[in-house]
Amino acid sequence: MAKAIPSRSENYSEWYNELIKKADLAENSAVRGCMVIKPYGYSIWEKMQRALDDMFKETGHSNAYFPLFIPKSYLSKEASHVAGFAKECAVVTHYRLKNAEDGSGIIVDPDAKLEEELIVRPTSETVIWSSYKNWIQSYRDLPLLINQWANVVRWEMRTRLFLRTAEFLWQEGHTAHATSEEAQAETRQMLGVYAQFAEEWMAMPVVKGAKTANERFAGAEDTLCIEALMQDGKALQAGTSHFLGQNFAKAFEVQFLTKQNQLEYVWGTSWGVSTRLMGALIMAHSDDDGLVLPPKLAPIQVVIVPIYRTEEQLEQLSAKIKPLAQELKKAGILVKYDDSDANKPGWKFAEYELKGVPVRLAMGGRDLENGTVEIARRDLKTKETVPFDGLTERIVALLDDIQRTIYEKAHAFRQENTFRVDTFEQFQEQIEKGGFILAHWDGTSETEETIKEMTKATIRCIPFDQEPEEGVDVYSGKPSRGRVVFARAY
RNA sequence: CGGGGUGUAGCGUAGCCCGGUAUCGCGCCUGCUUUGGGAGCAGGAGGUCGUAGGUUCGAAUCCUGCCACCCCGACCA
Repeated sequence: MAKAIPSRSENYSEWYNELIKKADLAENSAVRGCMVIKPYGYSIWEKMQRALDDMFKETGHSNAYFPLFIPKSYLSKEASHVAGFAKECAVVTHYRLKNAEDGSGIIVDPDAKLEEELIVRPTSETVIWSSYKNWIQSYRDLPLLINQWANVVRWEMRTRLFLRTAEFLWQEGHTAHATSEEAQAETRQMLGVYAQFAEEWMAMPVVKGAKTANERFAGAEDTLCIEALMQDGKALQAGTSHFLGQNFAKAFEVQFLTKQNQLEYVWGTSWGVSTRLMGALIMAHSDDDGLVLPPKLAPIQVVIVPIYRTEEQLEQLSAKIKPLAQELKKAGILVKYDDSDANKPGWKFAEYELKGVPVRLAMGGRDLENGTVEIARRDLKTKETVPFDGLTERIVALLDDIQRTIYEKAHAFRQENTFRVDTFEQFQEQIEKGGFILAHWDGTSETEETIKEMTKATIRCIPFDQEPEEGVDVYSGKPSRGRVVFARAY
């Protein structure tokens, strides 16, 4: 049997692209830099959306929707914000087409030039804060806790399926608060929600921490993030949560009256995760046989494949399998009975492995005679023959076990690939091998920049749960009060 | 935007250096045998060789322009 996809160890990029194609997740569009998410890929994203949305609701947030277009003047109101995004904006300049005089086709009508250009949102802070100005008058209007599910456009030079595309789907939360402390607590809380989602749903361990000033979101006072380690040893920023201070409130004149009748600017946060999480999910768990999905996010959790020669045998099998499928559904399990005659069992086995279906049941004549079924788990690639009776309980427990095992495997991988490094020679040597490097940093942008230029490694974050430790910067030798996470990143 | 590469059937490719009307595999269709790890055999359908021009008796092949895509940098969720 030929390998369906290239090996991870030989060419990680090629493996990643082929896996996405073979698992039917997405493809590059002919539209520049854009991606088509195919139905199977989208069904995974939908499960992510639903879980995240529930978590946002539980923490008191409401969904709303704001315009796709941002007048150019809005974007320029917050100086560092516009500086950060100016180089990657798509701009609408005209509102009409017409037939060319010479019959050569459709052209942009030069008479239909917009007085003020519209920017296709790269993020929605500006357009949302322009609304908040009208929504917030009093301390009674606060906190304002809004989330938006939307698409945004960033004109990237080079794109990569799910990780970086010109247009992407995401969720952006935008909140306003009466005090700095409350806004900072919100920033922390939402980072916690992201970390919980990554670990409990995606089975992907993450490091929580703060970005350095260099890596901070344009317009934020503080940027918190979760960072995950991919199987090729590179880091992936999986989510960010920003404390905006009063920057946007001041830019958009959003003030409120306190209980003491004082006029004050509100404090803001914003936070987001995107379809990039799909890329993270793929790179965190998958192997050379295809996708490995944590049961909680698998659109199909159990697939049942009948093995038969004749129509009569298929009918006999279906008579046992269909009630079983019903029983599994009642237990809340997403089950698919693939009795299609288009492909043979071996083909189906390989296909569902590519798609990451956590559990496969196979039943044939032998099983009918013995009252058994073959049960295979995707994560460990093991299979065993078990009694047909009591299957539902067994599968419920198995799905839990797979969810946990996948997490533990990813966690062990990260432990094995996290290194404490104290000399720059070690640093340079280790960075070539990949992984997270815990090293002392003197806190200056200059050192951070120099290390980046020399090694392509960036400070992924200043981790929260780190014992304070006196030391000296791995490059400059200047004093440091703690280690930060360095890595090469996507 | 720099550097490199590739465009040949639905997909992946050979042929190009050295010009003579396109190779192979997957997939698809038909039939028979198969079905517990991506089936076998036989037959069949499918191609403006990215595009526009040039050289030539003759161009997938040589020359020029254009377009698209991929990889490596800079930029970034």
